[in-house]
Parts: sequence; C-alpha cells; structure tokens
Amino acid sequence: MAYRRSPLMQERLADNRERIVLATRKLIARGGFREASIAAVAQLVGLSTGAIYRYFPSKAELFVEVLTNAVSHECGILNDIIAGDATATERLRAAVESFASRALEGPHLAYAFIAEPIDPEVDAARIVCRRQFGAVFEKVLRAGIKSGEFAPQAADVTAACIVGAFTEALIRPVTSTSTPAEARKLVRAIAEFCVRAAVGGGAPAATGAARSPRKKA
Amino acid sequence: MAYRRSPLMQERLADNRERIVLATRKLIARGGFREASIAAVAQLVGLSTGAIYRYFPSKAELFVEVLTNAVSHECGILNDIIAGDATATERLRAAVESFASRALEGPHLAYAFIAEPIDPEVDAARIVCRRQFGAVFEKVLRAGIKSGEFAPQAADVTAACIVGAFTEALIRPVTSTSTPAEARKLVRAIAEFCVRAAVGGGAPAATGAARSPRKKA
DNA sequence: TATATTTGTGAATCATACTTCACTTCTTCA
DNA sequence: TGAAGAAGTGAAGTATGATTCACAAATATA
Repeated sequence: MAYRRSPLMQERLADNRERIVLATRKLIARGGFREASIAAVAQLVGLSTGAIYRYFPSKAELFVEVLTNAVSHECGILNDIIAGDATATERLRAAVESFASRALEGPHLAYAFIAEPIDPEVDAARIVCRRQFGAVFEKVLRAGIKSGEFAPQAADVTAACIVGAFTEALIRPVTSTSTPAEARKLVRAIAEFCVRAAVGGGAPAATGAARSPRKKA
Repeated sequence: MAYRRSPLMQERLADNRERIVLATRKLIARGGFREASIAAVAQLVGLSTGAIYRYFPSKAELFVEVLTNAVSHECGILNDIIAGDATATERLRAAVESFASRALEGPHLAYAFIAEPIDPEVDAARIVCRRQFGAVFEKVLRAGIKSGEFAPQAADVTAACIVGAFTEALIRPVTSTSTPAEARKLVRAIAEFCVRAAVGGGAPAATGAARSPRKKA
C-alpha cells in the first residue's frame, strides 16, 4: 500500500466540507438560491467547481444539508426557549422575537428556507423543515390553550400562520433596508401580533378583562 | 398601401393576447412559474413559441402582466368587501376568508404571486403587489383601531403579517391536498387567527406586561 | 388576382448552470 | 526517492429553456 488518509488530511477534508456548507449558507443569505451557484460557492471557498463534487454528489444535496443544518440549529434554540418555565405567552413572544431577529440578519436565508423553491428534492426537505418549525410553535400553543392562557383554536393552523406571519413581515425589509432601531421595532410588532392571535379573547381575566370574550369558541 | 389591420384582425390579436395571459396564469396556478415555460404557454394557447414574442417582448414582461392583472382583480374584490358597512371585525374576517378560499383553488398561483422568486423584474412587480394587498388590509385595520374595535397596533406590520399568515397556511395544503370540507375549516381557522390578532385581548399591545397565571406544565 | 405587409412557425441560436472527466498536483509510505 | 493513490483543476459536455430569425401563411387593398 502507499496511501491512507492521515488524521491531518482527514481534518483538512472535513474542514473543506464545512467551509463549503458555510459558504453556501452565506451566499444564500446574501441573495437567495439564485446567488448560490456552484461556481460562486467554489470561488468563495477557494476551490474549483469540480472539487465541490468530491464533497457533495449534487447541488441539491448540498442545499439540503445547508437547509437541515440551519433548521435544526434554529429549532434547537427555539426549543430551549419553549422549554422554559415562563408563561406560554412569554415563551411564545420570546420564541418569535428570537427567530425573527435572527432572521432579520439574513432575511434571504430565512426566506429561502421557508419559501423559495428550486428543486423537487430541496422542496421535499423544506416541507420537513416547515413542519419542524410548526411543531415547535404548536407545542407552546397547546400548552397555552390547555392552561387557558390562549383561546381555543386549531393549534396547527395557528402555528403555520405564525410562521407565515413573520416570514412575510420579514420579507418586506429585504427590499427596503431599514435601521437597526426600526428592525427592533418591527420584531416587537411581529411578536405582539403573534401573541395577540394566540391569546385571542380567551385570556383568563387578568389585566385587560375590559373586553368580553369574543364569540367564536 | 396594401395592408391595414382590419377591426376583425384587431380583435383576433387582442383575443390571442388575452388567451396567452390566461394560459400563463393557468399554468402558474397548476405548478408555479416552473411550469410556465414559454413552450408550455405556446402549446396551451395553440401558437408557436415565436408567436408569443409578437405579443410580449419577454417572458418577464408576460409574467408581470399576469401578476398585475390578477392582483388588481383580487384587490378589487377585497376593496368591495372592505368598503362595506359591517363592523371592522366582520369585514376583516370576510376579506381574509374571501382571499384565502379563492387562493385555495389555485394555491400555486397565490404562492407564486406572493413569494416565488424568478427574475428581478418580476420580483419588483411583486413587491408592488404585496404592498397593494397590504394596503387593502391596512385600511380595515385602521378603521377598526380608530373605532376601538381593534387593539392599538402597527397597522402596516399587522397587514403584512396577515398576508403572510394565510400565505403560509395555504402553502401547506399545496403539498398534502385535503378534502373541500377540510379546506373550508382551514379557511375559517385562518380567518379567526387574523381576527384574533387584530382584535387583541383588549390589553393594548404593551410589551412585557405580565399577563397572568403561571400555570406551567 | 397581384402585391405589400403582417402574423405565425419552429428549428437554430444563445445563455446559463450543473456535472463530468482527462489530467495535474499533492500525500502517503515502502 | 519513487510509486500508488487521492485530491484538485477547469475546460468540455449536457441540459434546460429563453430568444431570434429566415421563411411560410395569411390578410388587406388596388
């Protein structure tokens, strides 16, 4: 024999792989899938296009990895928040604010993950991701409904609506960039929107019992 | 001279043009922009690909026309609803339900119009469209806030969130088709979500105000 | 009907990426 | 050091789909 991967080499390869994923994510964050061509990724990493294919069998699979990586990371953060012991309202608010403010930093990324279509294979992965996001929010919602904090409602639909709500609200500033202060205000407003929708008229008489329960039910 | 468009010819051309737009819309509704290639459009209309270019200088401009057409039609309907004299709550609910149920018929269409990116030129048109939708909802929101029916809130953000909420909620079924009955239920749930968010729990959208019980779980 | 002009055709052309591959360069180890 | 094998290169190969263009068909006047 005459060649076997040394640990050093092993590490370098793993490093390359990671840098490819990172570069891809960066490009997607910058300008959506459109910007993340293999050529662009290769250039950013400092490799040739051909080399990319030594690490990933296809562009689609690379995207899927970027997608699932980022989403599972994101879901981890959200789950931590939601596993806390504050009221459901507070947890929901915190989760939305957390997600939204991070999404604001790379709006195209959040957007791409949630909505942008490119390829059946990636789309399939995205559906799973959306479900994951939805599931996280659904968890707090059910807790809040059970405790009476939130109005009775279809938790799955509400979860989807919440994901959609901040997606849309965040897409807008993609085009007309705003100041950090404005961004903060936006995030707050979005979180309030989601909390209001979840709480509905079903909040147990507390601060604002001024209003009689909404019809619905 | 030896040729001038006869009125009949004029009409036929106008008809062709309209059929091109219709066919494009149909294809987009069926499977997003992906399905609406020039070749597919041409085939559906019964013309050659080349002929399409006699009516539209480029695919992008064709898409922009389809987009603005559909959106202005949609906004017309919504504006009628919103101009009614029911309560702001009822008008908002009706508007959301109307939009959502129509969108459900061609989910890819609504989706494509609101989110799917393809081309800078089309994207630009879409931004305008989104603003239009937002503006319509903003109108009822402001009315409701003014009348005290709705909690004080950033009407523009809420409007965006509402658009986003049903976009997302509608995208889900794109993948897993459901029965008409389920669709009706979904539409109702989405509308309720939006109404709850607009109405609020009665407490003005104060940020961290501890709302109540700490049931935990 | 003859002719100028316009509309319609569809194969060829162009553009843009993804993917492959013959080849070079680098690593490892006897 | 040198041979075996892996990693890296980037131009060529493909695929897809928009756009063009030389030509045919149709239409309107004299």
